[in-house]
Order: sequence, then structure tokens, then C-alpha cells
Amino acid sequence: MAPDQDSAAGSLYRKVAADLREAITSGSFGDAGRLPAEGALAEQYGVSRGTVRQALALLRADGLVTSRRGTRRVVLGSARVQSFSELLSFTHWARSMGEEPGGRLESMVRRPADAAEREHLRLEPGTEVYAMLRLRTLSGTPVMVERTVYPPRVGELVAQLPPDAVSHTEPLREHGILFSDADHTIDVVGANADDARLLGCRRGSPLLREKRRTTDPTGTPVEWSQDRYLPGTVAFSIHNSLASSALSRHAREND
Amino acid sequence: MAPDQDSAAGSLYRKVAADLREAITSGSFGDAGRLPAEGALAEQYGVSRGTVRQALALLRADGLVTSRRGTRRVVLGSARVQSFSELLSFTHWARSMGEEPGGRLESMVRRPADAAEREHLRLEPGTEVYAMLRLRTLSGTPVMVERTVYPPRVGELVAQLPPDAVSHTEPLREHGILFSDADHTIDVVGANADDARLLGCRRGSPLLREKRRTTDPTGTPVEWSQDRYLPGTVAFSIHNSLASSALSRHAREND
DNA sequence: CGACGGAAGTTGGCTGGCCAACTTGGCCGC
DNA sequence: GCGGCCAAGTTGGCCAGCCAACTTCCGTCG
Repeated sequence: MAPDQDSAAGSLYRKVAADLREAITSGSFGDAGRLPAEGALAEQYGVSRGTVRQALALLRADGLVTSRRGTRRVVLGSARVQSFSELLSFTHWARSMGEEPGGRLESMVRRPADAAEREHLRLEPGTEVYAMLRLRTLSGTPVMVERTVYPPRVGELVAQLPPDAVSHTEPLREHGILFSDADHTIDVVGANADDARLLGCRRGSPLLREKRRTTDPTGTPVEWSQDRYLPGTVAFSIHNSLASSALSRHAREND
Repeated sequence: MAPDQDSAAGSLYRKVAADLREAITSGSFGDAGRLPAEGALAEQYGVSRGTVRQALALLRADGLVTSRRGTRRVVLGSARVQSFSELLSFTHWARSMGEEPGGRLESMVRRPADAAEREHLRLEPGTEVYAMLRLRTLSGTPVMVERTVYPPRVGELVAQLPPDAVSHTEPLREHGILFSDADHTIDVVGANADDARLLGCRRGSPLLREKRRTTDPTGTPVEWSQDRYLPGTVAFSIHNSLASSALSRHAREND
């Protein structure tokens, strides 16, 4: 597989960003070293300074470099996984770690949406949804219980997939369902009877919960999911900075 | 207090962004409505299209609007708290929710840094650090145990603060210690004896843990902290998109 | 020897312009 | 009536240039 599928695709500034990312990760500028000036990079890559700045904005958002007026940029950390697709797709994430992802479909039913689901998926009263319950494994060991609710248009496609399909997002993409934006909420919850049975833990034992709503490029919700992870298997990591940030901490709301 | 302290400060594109954010939140464009074209906004605000694009990039990163070539931007959600300072400062966050933040200093000691601390704070072997243990409350009720390790330069200042000081980040800012970038890792951990005693829960009961390393604009670490929250008091929420993102999920590493 | 000041270097911000890629809607032909 | 084609509208991307704000460093002066 091409490793640059996402990173160096298409635009010039992405190519420059991918190249700089590589250079930083391989330590070309030292650990806390300074990057060349924007002008120098522009000349080096044969692009305008604006393009270099677009590339550097990507690296800054990923927390690879600092940026402040008056000084060269400084290398902050190195190597961050490409995040969006890995956050959306358990399969993609697992493979990027060299693990073998698996999934066992527990149930898939079509039923009327409740109030909360209508709210999250922005559906009219009376609309039906497809509710899925799935156990996800990493190289054979159970790590997560996934409860996903799909609107009709998406659910119909998912329901037709073979029950042992590992990835759902990949086939969906081929049917024109695009995942573009997602909101995630992370907290702790106790295992209920189903969780305990599937994950092999005790009822009430703590699980890391991720609630997620995904929309397509037009803003239409395509997925509303609740994933519950066994502690010790995963953690979530975020970088934020004064310049840009995509994270917020907030009081718990009602489910 | 000026509510636009961060949002509309200084640059033109931030003012435009703040204005658009306000318009979106107040529903001027409808719930899933479409924004005016970039050109129209540029004319309306009397700025160039590039400046409008900078403003819209902020909104896109916050998940307020989509953006895709060929169509007008679409309103996604509305109203997201300003995230960076609220994520760094418990005090700031609490106040933005209308709660009264409190803190009780349990201990503050100066001691040699262990290997992990030297790694996180990028210190030379033999350097001493200031280790703090603090119970944080929201309107009187305990919600979080904070364990923070400071490098000497910062710790000396913190140690001089009165023990009942609610906010530490604000006085630090006045002494020239600037918080600029932070890496966060979120997972679940069981309460140890200290946690249980301070938070009033049982030993081993699940806590939401946030590990955080903060650096100043030069990339020098200024803080390494482990916060443990009682479940049900907080959750972390993140937005990410294909266009830009600051989040990644990864396998748990050793502490 | 230390403090102050200024010059050079660097990033932030903004403008104006151009073309390409893509979406949408309407028109036209079948 | 239906489907396909085309044009207008819109965002993505790139360039060249200019000035302001800020940092750093060095030389000078006390």
C-alpha cells in the first residue's frame, strides 16, 4: 500500500508538508532544532512562501513544530500518526499498528429511532434506523464493544455486508458514503451485562467510552456510535496549541 | 470581562471569524444552512478573499462549518467553547461554566527527577523538580486529583504562591511563563489510596485520567501533569475532519 | 564587565490576482 | 418525461509582493 495515500496526495503544499514531516521525524533538524526559514524552504522546494506556510500550518496543527513571530520554527515532537481515518476506522487504526483487526457481529436490527437518535442523526419522527452491536478484536483478543446506529440510507448498505466483514467504512466509501467530519466525546462508563459478557470482564468494571457522530461533506449525519474499550488497550491522545486546536473539555451531558 | 479577549483580538481575520461564529451560533444562516460565498463575505467585511479564507479555516477547524470545492459552506454545528485555555486551566474552565473552582494543596516537595520525569520535561540527569499534589473542587465538591511536576525554573515560582491560590497558570503568565502547546493523553485508571481518600471514592474505582505535557513557545517543557477525574464530572470532546485534525488514538504506552 | 540600543533576520498578516477542480441547476434533445 | 450536456457559481490552490511585529545577536557605551 502506498504510505502516502493521504499525506502527499494532490496539492503541492501537502507534498511539502509530507517531506518536511519525514525530515523532522528522521531527525534531520535535531531534537529541539530549528527549521530553515520560510523563505529558504520556499526557494529549496521551488514554491512560493505562501505554499510553504500552508504546509507548515499542517505541521503546527499536528504539534510537530512551534511557530512564533520573530524566530525560526522549533521542532517540538516527532511522528504523529495520521489521525482522521485512524480515528474513524478501527480497522485502519489496527492495521497501522501492525495488529490484525477482527469483528464479530452480534446483532443488527431495524427499528424506529428513539428521541436521542433522531436528535443525533437529525431524522424526522417515525424514521427507522439500523442498530448494530459488534465485538471488535485485536489479533483475536476482544478489546471493544461497538454500538452503532445508522440512518436508513447508510444502514441499508451496511445490512447487506457479510456478517464477518472486518471493515465497514471501506465498503461504504465505495458506495459513495463519505466520512468527512466527526465529533467525539470521551468518558468513563461501567460495563453493563452485554459488555461484560462480550469483553469478558465483570459487570460495572470501568470501560473507556467514545461517543462519536460522523457526518458526510454536506453535513448530513451518517453514523452515531458508542464504542466501549477495555482499559489498558487504548488511550486517546490530543495535541492543542494557542494557534489552533480541535479539543474542548466540557461537563457531562445526559446521554 | 471582555468576552472577546481571545476571539476577536488583534488580527482582522480573527475579528471576521468571531463575527461569523456569532452569526452562526445565533442561527442567522439556519440550522444546516449555507454560508454566503467567500467573495460575498470579503466584500461585506471589506477585506480580501484570502483573509476571509483564514477566518473560515478557524471555523472549519472548530467543526462549525464544512467546506468542499464547488459548493457553499454548510453550517455543521454551533457553539463550541474556546478550547485551549480552558483545557489548560482548570480555573478558567470552571469559571466558563459558571462554577466556582477551588483547590487544596496537599503537598509540594522538591526532589530529584526520576527517569520518566526527566524524559517528559527534557531535563539533565540530577536535576531536581517540584512535585505537587492538589485536590481540585467545583463549588465545594471534590472532582479531580492533580499531580503536577515542574522543572526548577517554573517550580520555584509555583512554590512561592500562597497554598490556597486557586489558579496557578494565571500568576505564572505574569511571571513570563507562557503556555503555548500541550499534548494530552486520556485513558482510565483505578484510584489508588491517595485518590480514594481525597476524592471520597473506593480504592480501585475507575477514574478518567488526563496526562498532559505543556511547553512554552520555544518548545521547552514547563509542566508535566496527571489529572484524575471522578467519572460523571467531566468528559473530553474533540472535533476532527479530513481537512484538519489534532487528534490521534494510539496504543497505551508505559507510564 | 554589564546594560543599552540598533540592525538584521524571521514570522504574522493582508492584498490582488489567476487558474483548476468540482457542484449544481437548468436547458436541450431524445 | 427523462437523461445527458453545458454553463455559471464556488471553493481549493498557488503566486508575488508588501509591511508590521517581534526576536535575537552583536557592538557600543557607560
